[in-house]
Amino acid sequence: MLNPIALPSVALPTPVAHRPVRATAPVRARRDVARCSTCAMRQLCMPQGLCAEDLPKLEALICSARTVRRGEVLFRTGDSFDNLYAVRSGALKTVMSHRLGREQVIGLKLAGEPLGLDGISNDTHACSAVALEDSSVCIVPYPALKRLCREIGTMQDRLHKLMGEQIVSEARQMMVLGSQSADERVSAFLLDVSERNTQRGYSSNEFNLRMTREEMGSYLGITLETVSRTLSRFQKRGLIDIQGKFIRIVDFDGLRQL
Amino acid sequence: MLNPIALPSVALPTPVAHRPVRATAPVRARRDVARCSTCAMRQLCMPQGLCAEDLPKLEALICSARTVRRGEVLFRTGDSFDNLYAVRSGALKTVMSHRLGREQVIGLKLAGEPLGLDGISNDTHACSAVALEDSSVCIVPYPALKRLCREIGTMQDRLHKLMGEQIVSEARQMMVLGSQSADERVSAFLLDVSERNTQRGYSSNEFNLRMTREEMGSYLGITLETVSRTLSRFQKRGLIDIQGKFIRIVDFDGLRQL
DNA sequence: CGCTTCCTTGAGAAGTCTCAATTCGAGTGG
DNA sequence: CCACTCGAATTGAGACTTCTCAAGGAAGCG
Repeated sequence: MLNPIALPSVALPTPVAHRPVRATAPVRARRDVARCSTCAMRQLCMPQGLCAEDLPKLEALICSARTVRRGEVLFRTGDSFDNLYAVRSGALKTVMSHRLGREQVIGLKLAGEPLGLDGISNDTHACSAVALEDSSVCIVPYPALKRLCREIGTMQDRLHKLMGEQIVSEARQMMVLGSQSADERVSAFLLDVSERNTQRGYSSNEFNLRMTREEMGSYLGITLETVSRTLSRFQKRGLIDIQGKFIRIVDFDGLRQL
Repeated sequence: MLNPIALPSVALPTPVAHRPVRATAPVRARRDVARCSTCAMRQLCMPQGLCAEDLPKLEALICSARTVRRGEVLFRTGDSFDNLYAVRSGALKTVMSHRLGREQVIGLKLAGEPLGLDGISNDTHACSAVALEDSSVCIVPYPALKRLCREIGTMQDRLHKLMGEQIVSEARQMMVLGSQSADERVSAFLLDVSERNTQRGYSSNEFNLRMTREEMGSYLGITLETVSRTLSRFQKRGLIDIQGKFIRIVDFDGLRQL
């Protein structure tokens, strides 16, 4: 209930432990952070300067958390935009659909990451968000957040940076989609997830990709067969170790040099 | 000097005339708006509710405009982020480079559109911005803008919406790059530029694409040859009329139905 | 334990890229 | 004013990556 806007901030060096969600959950962080028992993500979420006096205001704002079961939709394209969300545990995908049927995965949101920013421009969500596994999200009412941002400068900065990060990460993904080969796309994706895991204090080299091959393919602009073939090839070359959705990265440099 | 953050807002119905920049400049708007002589984009830039009492504060904020000559760089990847910009006339591209040499066009910014939001996340620009023709931009110091956003709610809304729009438009481009054929990409691009022209009060069916075939290709994730072939094919089918960079859309529905 | 969904792998088809040769056009200097 | 030059655009032909279609196998779930 406590965590506000989540931020997988590069500026925050402290990894945060997180309750494994399932048998196949990511391995624990190198350090276990006991002080964050009620809200494992506090470290990640809080603007540094805010904790002392302004924390209560922020906590008052987060009125609730919500559980989203695997396959369940948190919000749908066209829904009115009322809240931002912070993924508290689990993982969701955001998807956009073109014309009837044609759907593309736009983003993968892991624990600690913000969700729903696509609704701000229009007061209407441009994407849908679907849980890839049983997840929980914090609900942050946007009007109240706006008010808070006008009171507290660090909160304003935080929100701006969250939006800015989404802009940059989408731009990077545009680069992947616009100019890279299948090998490079898959490799970039694995390294990206690995990096985000590191930031959240999980293992950087082993993780459970919650997406199906089809979802990965959609996100990467290739077909599921190409994803599968590429992963197999990576394994043969000794770059990774795959077991269905569970991935271990064996040779980081090899992946980077594709 | 007067225009603040520019917004090509759908909510603003009034087209705005703009001084043609060159011989090949876009045709004039259907209506000529005389009252905006000093700042042709005032209509586009102003949050509706703001004009009355808060306008002076906003004007004080925009300390200067800058001219950027064709080919000149406004900011570069890695530059420290101090200002947002609003394209006042002309057009710029934003580009990101991968590894040495490999560069991709991330966005096309037309008059009335904001620029530089990619710097917010990092205090460092993630993209470079290069003028496609002689252009001028308004400079909006970001720290001052932040302050203003905390004072004035409509200004805050405006900035949020600008960022939200960029997030959504990048997501749409990801969809184009991720799942569409060359024909669809080119068609989507032409229709997008046409739509943005309409919003700014220019002709929707005739315009000068300032980009080279190579830049278009980079933006669309295809090669310059494919762009050229596709445009030629469109012309043969009577969908468009091309004369180098000058484009006239003949059959909107035909393009949409690709 | 059976069903459904997901994944893997193969083979041929298709779209786009690469390389190359011309042509076009704008800007420059004689 | 015209010829020249250099970058940009067009077009062709062959190569290559990825897609499509198809079949079989693995795995998760009730």
